[in-house]
Amino acid sequence: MDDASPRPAGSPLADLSSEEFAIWVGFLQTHAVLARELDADLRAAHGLPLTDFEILLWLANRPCEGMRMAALADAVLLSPSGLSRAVERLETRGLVQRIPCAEDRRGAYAALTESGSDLVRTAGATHAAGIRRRFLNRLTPEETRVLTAIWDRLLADSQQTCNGPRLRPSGTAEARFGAAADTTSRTRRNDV
Amino acid sequence: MDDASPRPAGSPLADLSSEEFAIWVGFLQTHAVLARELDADLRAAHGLPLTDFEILLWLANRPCEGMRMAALADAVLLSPSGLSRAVERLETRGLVQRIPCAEDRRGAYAALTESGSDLVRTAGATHAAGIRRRFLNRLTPEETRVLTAIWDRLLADSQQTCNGPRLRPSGTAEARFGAAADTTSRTRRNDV
DNA sequence: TAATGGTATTTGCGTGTGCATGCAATAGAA
DNA sequence: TTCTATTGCATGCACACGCAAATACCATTA
Repeated sequence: MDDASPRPAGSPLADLSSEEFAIWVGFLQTHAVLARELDADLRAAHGLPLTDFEILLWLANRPCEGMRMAALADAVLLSPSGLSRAVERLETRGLVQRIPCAEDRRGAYAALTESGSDLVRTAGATHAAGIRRRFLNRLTPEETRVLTAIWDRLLADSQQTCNGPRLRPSGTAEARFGAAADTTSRTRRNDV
Repeated sequence: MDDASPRPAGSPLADLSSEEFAIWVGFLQTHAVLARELDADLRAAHGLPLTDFEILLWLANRPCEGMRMAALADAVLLSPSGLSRAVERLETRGLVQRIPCAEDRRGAYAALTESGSDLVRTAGATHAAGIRRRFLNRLTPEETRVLTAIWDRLLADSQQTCNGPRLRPSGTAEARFGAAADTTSRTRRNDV
């Protein structure tokens, strides 16, 4: 180590105690590390970035009908334009197909193709193993309970308590995943 | 809700139990939500993106001498090129100055200017308040203990256990922050 | 000293993303 | 019906980022 003390008095974040600060930084760094590693895993094994995999993963839950573009954008926390291009990428790779929406001819569904279905299955094994190895296996049962409670609480009322944009529908993480197909609420945005 | 069950049997991540899956998704979504919200806070209040603020924050710990570019890149998890341009941005805004390194004339220090120091102080108050309000205040003491333990464990041995790239130096989050000034190890990368 | 190899940083280029905008389609009111 | 407002998605543009190559500078060896 060197002479630099971690957060000298007078640090811009001096409002936070050392422990508080450590929790926040740890959260950020843990996420950064895990996301990078898992992304690298998927790219190496299947040439598939994590973001693209997550799109396929959501679609895999609705094999037949697919998902509306806006709902999918909400699901993967991407802007509509970002999703539009992502689906375009996946479409040129033959993993996803756009299906025009009969009920509303402005709209479109994104659905897995056969090969997309295959890829998400094999890549899913890689990904699940990575999540286990790098994250889940290192948690005690007690810790998993605590984490579940924290995520649910923070995500559930992120909109009421924080006057901010309503980012995700409420509910447990389990319920949130897979529940966005019909709630086509355009409420997520990076708005300032 | 609709007909779509969250993760039907046969889901690509069926290797993971529902609870396991929920923990992982909750982690991702919580991070995404908080990062977006805090970024929006900083942009709205000070026109400063979160990434840029983090650079200033690290520099604020070494007010006089500044930090070497490579060390700073390691600290904020940016590639050398990414950091080079980020510092360039901040330099044109007058928040940071590059100081050529006397001992090694290839190198350069980045250091806060007067106005950069002012901005990081006021922005730090905003940021600390946001972290408190959106995150820390919603954790019980028990939960903060658990989180600290988890982050330390995962970050400490992310390199040994996971044969992956060594992403950050070991130690507590507190120690990690502020300790990277001299360890100019170029070890972080998005490598495939 | 000259040659060689390594290191710190910057720059060229490709890619992914968001915002603003445009187009087509729907919904509702007159 | 027709006019207006809104919605779903795609596209132009700008920007941030990473990788690879270039540049400038050590450091070691002969």
